[in-house]
Amino acid sequence: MTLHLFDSATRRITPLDPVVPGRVGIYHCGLTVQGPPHIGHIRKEVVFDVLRRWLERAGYEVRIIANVTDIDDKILAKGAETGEPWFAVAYRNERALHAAYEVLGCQPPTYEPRATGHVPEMIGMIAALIERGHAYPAEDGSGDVYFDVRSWPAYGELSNQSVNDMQAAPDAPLEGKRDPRDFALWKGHKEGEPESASWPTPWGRGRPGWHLECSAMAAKYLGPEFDIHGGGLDLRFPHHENELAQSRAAGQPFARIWMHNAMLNLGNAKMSKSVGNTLMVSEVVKRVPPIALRYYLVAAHYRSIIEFSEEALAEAATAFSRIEGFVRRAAELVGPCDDGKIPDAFAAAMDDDLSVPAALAVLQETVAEGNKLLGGGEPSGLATALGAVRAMLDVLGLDPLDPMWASSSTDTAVEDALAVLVQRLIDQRAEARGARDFATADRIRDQLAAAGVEVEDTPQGARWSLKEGER
RNA sequence: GGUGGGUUGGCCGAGAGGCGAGGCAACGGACUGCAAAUCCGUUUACACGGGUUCAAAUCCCGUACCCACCUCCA
Repeated sequence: MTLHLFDSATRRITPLDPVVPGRVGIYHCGLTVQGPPHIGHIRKEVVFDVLRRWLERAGYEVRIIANVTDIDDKILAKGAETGEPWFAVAYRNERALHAAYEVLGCQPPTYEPRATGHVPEMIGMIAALIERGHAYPAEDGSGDVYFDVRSWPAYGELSNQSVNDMQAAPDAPLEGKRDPRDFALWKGHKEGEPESASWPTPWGRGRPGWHLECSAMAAKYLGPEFDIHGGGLDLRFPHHENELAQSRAAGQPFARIWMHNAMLNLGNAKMSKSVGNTLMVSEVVKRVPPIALRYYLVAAHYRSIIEFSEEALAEAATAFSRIEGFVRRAAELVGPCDDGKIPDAFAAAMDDDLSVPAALAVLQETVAEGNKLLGGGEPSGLATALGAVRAMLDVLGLDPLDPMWASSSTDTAVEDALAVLVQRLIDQRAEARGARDFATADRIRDQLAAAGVEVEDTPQGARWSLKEGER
């Protein structure tokens, strides 16, 4: 079976049929870097990271382009408000975004083009659209250039809307527009805006409109037609609709499949800066290990809304620790087993529109079987189970043994010293237990627990681990 | 006003006409010196009202509530 995805444009499950066999080109909308990323933003990132890992498992060569839109009204406003240069605001948030990718185990995209670095490509596209009669410089001399929605009969095809039924923008003065739905490809420079935020064009100085950067950069790095275009569901209209219209109007077939992830809600509303109900990635990973946060975000189907709750997050952390516990205990007995085979049922679930919940059921059943073998002491079966579990976890970016999860603050010298000291206490406890001096044995265990070290007895002797959680 | 999506057991979360996904929690049992971990077992479902069908959580009609988009948004 090949991967099938739900295409939001046709609202059908569609088989992936790459433009170039063996290669998949994906564009997904990164971030307009007006603030640091919250966990809703990173959900999108995790979804596309899983897609990428699954495609690479299947042997595809994957090229992922994710934009950084580093100029827009809000970035300029924020700079004006804090007195910082606008580009400093954008860059700071871009770095926070990269830190969030990394802490959640998302592989970086193949390339992350910035809007401000692609003005010539945008100018070329605007010129082509004017030439073809689908765009026009504003008639009020503002230097704006608009896309002419009425000149493109297919407008609305992505979000299944008709221009005539759309609610008119509440206050929007028509400015130089022919139709209120026309959107800015290019915005003329305004009084008071920094000179550094404008570029020369045949239509005067100005800066990019919101949607054009994605059309221009997708074409540059993926070609006029590519396989998958993704992003959050809230981008479907107007952002993706406008991208599609301008690219097609410029003569490019554009994306074959549109893939949109559902939102992450908090308090019955989409997590967003304007509502103020945001949870920053950097904050949440202080409460729960990053890998557990990733598990929480991955575990629901990508097209289902996640209603965020602390309880559900904590539950996800517990559920994941069961999986992680198996992996660690099994690896101690039979070695890493990092070349395992993915069970067919798991693959079938993933091929069916990335049905991670069904795939996780397979994973958890394999863990349960593996746990039975752990007790039974049958190394070859255990190795097979561990290999399968690690292979499945790797697809989801959740393999706890992957070096990417090694804490960056870990100092190996400190760790070695700790291991020696803990082992000494564990040896003393074993001695006490051997002498049936359980009072002493329990006192040692309590002392270790008080220091955050958990001890458990297994047929192979005591093993220890650091308690997770509050850090 | 227009366009979509949703409402499943104590909780999370799949499924989409027959056969009770899976996890968390709870309870009972096994193992253990006691624990922990693990295993075995048990319990509670498909918003409401109609309809179609031999059979509906799943299809149709209606009602209620929730979410998203049509304005910046992952």
